[in-house]
Amino acid sequence: MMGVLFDAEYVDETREMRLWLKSGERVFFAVDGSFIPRFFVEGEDPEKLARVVEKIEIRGNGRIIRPVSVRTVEMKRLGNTVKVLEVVPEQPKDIQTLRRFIREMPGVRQIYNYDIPVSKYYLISCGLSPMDGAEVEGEMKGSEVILSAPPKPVQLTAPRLSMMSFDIEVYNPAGSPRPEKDPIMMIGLAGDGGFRRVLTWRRFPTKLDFVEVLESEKKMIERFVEIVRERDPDILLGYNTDFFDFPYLRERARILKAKLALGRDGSEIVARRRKFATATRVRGRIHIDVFAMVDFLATIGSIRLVHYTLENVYKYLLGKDKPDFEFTKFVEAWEKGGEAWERLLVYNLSDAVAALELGHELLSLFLELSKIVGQVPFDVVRMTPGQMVEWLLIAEGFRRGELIPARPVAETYEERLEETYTGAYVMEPVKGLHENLVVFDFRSLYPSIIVTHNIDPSTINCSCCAGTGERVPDLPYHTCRRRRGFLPEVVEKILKARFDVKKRLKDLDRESHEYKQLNAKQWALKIIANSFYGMLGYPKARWYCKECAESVTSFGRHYIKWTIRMAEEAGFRVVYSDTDSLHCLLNGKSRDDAMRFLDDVNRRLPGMIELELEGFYPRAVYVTKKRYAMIDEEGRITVKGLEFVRRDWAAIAKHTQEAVLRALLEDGSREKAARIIKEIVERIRRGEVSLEDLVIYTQLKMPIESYRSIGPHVVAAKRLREAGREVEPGMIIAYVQTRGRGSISERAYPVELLGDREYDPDYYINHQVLPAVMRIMEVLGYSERDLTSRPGRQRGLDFFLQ
DNA sequence: AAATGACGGGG
DNA sequence: GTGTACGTCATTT
Repeated sequence: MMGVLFDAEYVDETREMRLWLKSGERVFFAVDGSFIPRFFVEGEDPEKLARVVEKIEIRGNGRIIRPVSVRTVEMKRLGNTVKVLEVVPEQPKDIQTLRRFIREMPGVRQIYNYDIPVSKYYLISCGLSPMDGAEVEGEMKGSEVILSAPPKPVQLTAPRLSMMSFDIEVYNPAGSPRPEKDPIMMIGLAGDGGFRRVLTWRRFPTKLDFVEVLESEKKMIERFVEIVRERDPDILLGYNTDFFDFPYLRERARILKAKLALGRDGSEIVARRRKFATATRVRGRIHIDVFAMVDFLATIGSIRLVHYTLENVYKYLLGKDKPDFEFTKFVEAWEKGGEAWERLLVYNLSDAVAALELGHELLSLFLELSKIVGQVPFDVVRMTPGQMVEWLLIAEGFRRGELIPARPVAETYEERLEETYTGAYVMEPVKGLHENLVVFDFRSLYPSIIVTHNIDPSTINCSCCAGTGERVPDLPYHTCRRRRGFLPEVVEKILKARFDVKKRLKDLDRESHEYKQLNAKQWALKIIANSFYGMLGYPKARWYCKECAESVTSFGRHYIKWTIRMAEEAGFRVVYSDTDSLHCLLNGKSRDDAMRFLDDVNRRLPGMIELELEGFYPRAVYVTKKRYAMIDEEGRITVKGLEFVRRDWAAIAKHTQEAVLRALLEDGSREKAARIIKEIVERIRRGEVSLEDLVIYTQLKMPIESYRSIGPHVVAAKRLREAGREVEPGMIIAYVQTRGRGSISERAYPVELLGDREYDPDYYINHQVLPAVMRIMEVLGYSERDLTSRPGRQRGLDFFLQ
C-alpha cells in the first residue's frame, strides 16, 4: 500500500511506531513494533571496549538491562573515518540507562546518537520524508496495517489535506478565566466547504442560524468532539490553541468527565509539554496552532507587527477586518444576553474563520518546510529555524554515515555562552524622519558566504591548508581548499534547489495552484538556507562552531560595507544598514534608477551572493540602531525595537504611541505628533482622562504572601483582600495610580476600591505617556520639557523646527 | 546595583 | 527533543 505520510508518532505504552498516511481520500495508519534505535561509542581501543560493553548488565525495575548487540563499525566524524562501537539496546528506553553507565567506563571518549527521539530516529533511518510518499507492506486490519517490513520512500504527490478550526470563549468574572470554575461559554467551528457553527449552552434567543444550543457545557464539549469526528478533518487548527484553548478544554473536560476523544482512532488528546506551552497531539490529525506559525514568521523577520493578536495578523496577512469584542464585556454578555450576546456569538465564529483562513494561507509553507527538514508537520510548525536546520543536518549526516554530535551538556552550554565574537555590521542611523526610501536586502548573503568560502567545522583552520588556505577577512583564520565541508555541500544543494524552483516559477501563472505550491517551496528553501548561520552561533546547537560563525559575519561585514559604498557612489544616501540590509533615500532618483543599481551590484557580486529589493517606503523614522518604524505603500506600519507598550501599561500610553507613529508616518508631521502629546499631557493634568484609559492590568502570578518584592499590583491585590474580596493567583489586578505620599506601590488602588481618590497626573505623564513616546520624539529634536510645558508659555524647539 | 517580577498569544 | 523560553523593562530592595 502507498500513501503520503503526514504524521508519525512513537507510542510509549505499546512500544510501537505509528505512521499516518493518506492516499486519495483514504486515511490509514501503519504500525511497526520492531524498531530499535542504536547509539555509538567512541573509545581508545574499540575492540577491547566492545568486549567489556557486551557484558554490561544493569539491574533496574525488575529486569536486567543489557545490550542486544555490540559490534565495531566504521563511521565518519566531521568527514574523517573513525572506528566506533555500535550498541543496540533491547528497548528504546534502555538507551539512557546504558549510556549513563558506559559514559563512566575507562577509555570512553564520546557517545553519539543517543539523544534522538525514537519517532524522529525512525523517519531518518527509514529515509522517509513527511508530505512525501511511503510504501508499506503488511497485514491490513480495517484502516490499520501491521508492517512486515520497513516502510520505503516513494515519489507521490500529496493529496489535499482537509482542515477545521475551532475557538473557545470563556467566562472570566475574575479578569482572567480559571479553568477549575469558569465554564466555556461557546465553541466556534469553521471547516472547508463553508461549514460554520457555534455551539453554546446558554438559551438566549437568537436569530443567528449557525448557532446550536446544547443542554449543558458537558453536552457542548461532547457535541464538539462528535462534529470533529463526523467531519473528520486531517488538520485541526486554532489561534494560540497550544497555550490556551486546548489546555482549558482539557481541564474543563476532566472536571465535567467528558472525553476529548478527538483522535482518528478514537483516542483522547495527548498533552506534550515543551517550551512554555503544552503542545497537544491529536492522533491521526495534525493539530496546528496558527500562532506558532505566525510567531515563527515574526522570528525570521517575515512579518513585523506591534502585537500579534489574531485581529492584527488577520488584517496584516489577509487585508481584512474582523469583528472585535472587549474581553471585559464577556461577563455582561453571558449574564444579560441581548445584543452583546449576539455580538459575542458572531465574534466567536469570526475567530474560528480567521484561524481557518490564516491556516490556508500559511500551511503550504510549513508543509514544504516539513518535507525539506524531514520531520512531521506537527513538530515542524513548533520548531525554531535553528532546530529545523539541525534536523535536516541529522538526516543528511545519517545518509553520509556521519556520527551525530550530541546536544551540549549544561557545562558546555555555559562555556559557549561566554564565547563572544564580532557580529554583523550595524550602521548608526541618520536619526529622524525620512521620506522616499528604498530598502535592499541581502537575504542570501550568509548562506552564500558559507558555500563560496567553504565554511564548516571540519574546514575551518584545517591542518592540511595551514598557510595556504583561504583567508578570512580581519581574522587569523583560514578555510580548507582541498576538501569540501558538510555544511557548504548541504547549503549549496538547498540554494541550487531554490534556484531551480525559481526558474520554473517564471513560466507559471501567478494565480495557479502549481505556482503557489512552488513559491512556498522556494520560500521554505530560503528560510532554511538563511538559518544555517544562526545555528552555527547558537550555543545549544549540535554543530555549534564559534570560529565558523565569526568567519561568516566577517565576510558579511566585508560585503555590506562594499555595497554601501556602491550605493553612495550611485547617488543614493544610505541612512541605515543592519547586517544584510540597507535603507537608502532615493535622493531624487527614480525607482528605475534603484532597479538599475540593483542589477549593477548583482553583476559585480561573486557567485551566489545576491542583493534583493525589499521594498519602497514613503516614510520612515529612525531612532537608534535596531529601533525604527516604517510605512509601506499600502499604508502598513512596521515597527522595530520600539514596541514595548504592553498589557501592564495604561491604554493612554498605548494610544499615544500609536497616534504619534501615525502622525509621523501617515502625515509626515512632527508638529502634529508633538501636538498630540501636548494635548494628552494637558488632558491628564486637567483630570480629564477617563478611568478606562488609566487602568493598568497586571497579573497576580503567585499567592500574595509569596512576594519578596511588593510591586503596585501586589499592593492593589492586598487592598482587595482587605476589603473582603477573594484574591488568588492568576487573577488580573486592575489598578490605578493615585495622588498622595509614598512609593508608587503604596499609591496603587484597585479600580473596585478607587472611590473618589484622584489619579496621579505626574505618574501617568512621566511613567506612562512620556516613556512610550520620548525615544521617538527625542530624535526629532524635542525634549520632555518641550512636550510638557503649558501652551503659550514656552515654545521650546518648536519654533526652530517649523 | 542587584534582585524581582511581568510581558507575550488567549479570555 | 524524556523537556520547563527568553530578552526586555519597571520597580523594589
